Amino acid sequence: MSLDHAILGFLQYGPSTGYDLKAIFDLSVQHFWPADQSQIYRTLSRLTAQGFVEMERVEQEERPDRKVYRLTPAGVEELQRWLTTPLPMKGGRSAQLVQVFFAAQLSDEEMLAIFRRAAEQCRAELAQLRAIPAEAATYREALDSPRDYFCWMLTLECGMNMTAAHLAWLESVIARIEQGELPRRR
Amino acid sequence: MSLDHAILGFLQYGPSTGYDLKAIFDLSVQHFWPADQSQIYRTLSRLTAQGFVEMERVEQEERPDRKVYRLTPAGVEELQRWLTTPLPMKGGRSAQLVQVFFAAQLSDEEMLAIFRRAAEQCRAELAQLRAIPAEAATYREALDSPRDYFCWMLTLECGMNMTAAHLAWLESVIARIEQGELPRRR
DNA sequence: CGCTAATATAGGATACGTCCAATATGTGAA
DNA sequence: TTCACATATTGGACGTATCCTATATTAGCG
Repeated sequence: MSLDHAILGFLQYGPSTGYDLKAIFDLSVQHFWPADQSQIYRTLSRLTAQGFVEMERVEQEERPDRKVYRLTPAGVEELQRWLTTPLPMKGGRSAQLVQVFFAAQLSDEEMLAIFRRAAEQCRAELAQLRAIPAEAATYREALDSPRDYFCWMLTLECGMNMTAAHLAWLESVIARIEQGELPRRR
Repeated sequence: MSLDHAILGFLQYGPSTGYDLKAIFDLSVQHFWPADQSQIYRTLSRLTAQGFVEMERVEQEERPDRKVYRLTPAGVEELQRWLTTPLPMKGGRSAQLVQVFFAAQLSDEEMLAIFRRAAEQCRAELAQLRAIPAEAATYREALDSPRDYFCWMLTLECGMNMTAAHLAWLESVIARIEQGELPRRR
C-alpha cells in the first residue's frame, strides 16, 4: 500500500488537497509510482477514516469546496513506521519482455521493430526525466529542506540510470541482431 | 493482458496443463511476469471460452483429471497479432523508491539501512538469475529451437543488466552518504 | 508412523489500479 | 464564439492480481 504512504509523505510537507497531491505526484514520483486521480481521493477518504489525516473543508464560491488534508500525529507515526520497514522486493512486470521472450517466431525484421520501438520509448522517457529538475525548481522553495531535495534527486538519478541501462541493452541487442547473431527460424 | 499472451506463447511450444504452465512460468518469466496459480487456471478457462485454446480432459485414477490445453488456429493468430502490436511503456512501480523519496526525515543510519537492505536484495536476485541457465538446460531440449532459446536468454540478460545497474546505483549512493554528501536534518 | 512435498484443479474474497463520466465555473487562446 | 484547460471532487464499472482455502492421492523422508 505505497500510495497511502506516498500521500502521507507529501502531506508531511504541508496540508494539501487531492488536486494538489495529483499535481505533485505527476511532477515528482510519477516515474516510479504513478497515481490515478480518483485513487488519490479514495485513499484520502480511507486515511481519514483510519485517523492518519484530518480534513478541513474550505468553502469557495462558484466552485466545489476545497478539502484540505493535514497529517495527524498518528499519521506522522505511521509514516515513520513504514519508512523504516523492510519491503519485499516486488519484481516489476514488463509486457515488453514478454514479447521478447516469445518473439522467436517473428521474422528478424519484426523482432528488430520491437527493439527499435522500445529504444525510442526509452529515449523519450529519458528526455522526460531530464526535464524534471527545471520544473522541480518551482517546488524547491516549498520543500526548502536540501535534504528532501537530495532524496528527490536520488530517485530521479535512479530512474535515469535504469532507463539508460535499459537503452544500452536494447542497443546492444539491435546491434547483435543486425550482425546476424540471431539463430534462423525453422 | 499479458498473462493471456504469455500462456498462448507457452502453449505454442506444445500442449500443457495449468500445473505445467505454473512450473515453466516460475522458471523462466517469473522475474518480469510472475503468475499466480489460480490466475493461470482462470485465464485458461477464459481463453477456452474465447476460442484461443482447446481443452482435452485426460482421465486419471485417484487424482483429479488433467486438463490438457492446446492452441487453436485462432490462438496462434492472436499470439502473432499481439507480438507485433506496439505496447504502451507502462512504468513499473517501486515502493523502495517511494521510501527513498521520503527518507529525508530519517536519520543517516536509517537511510543507509534502506540502501544496504536494497543492495542485499539485489545481490540475492542476481544470484537467482544466474542460477536460471542451469535449470533452463532441462527445458532446452523441449524447446529445441535455438531461436527460442536465444530470446529466453535475452530476457535473462536484460534482468541481470537491470539488476546490476540498480545495484551499482545503490552502492554509489551508499558511498556518497558514507562520505557525508547527504545534507543534514533541520 | 506421521509429515511434507508433489500432482492437479477450483472458487471466494479482497485489494488495487484504470477508465470514464458527471458536476460547476472561470480564463485564455484560436 | 467555441474550445480546451485549470480548478476540485465524486462515483460506477471493470480488470487484474493476490491470498486463502478446499479437494484428493501418492511418494519419499526421517
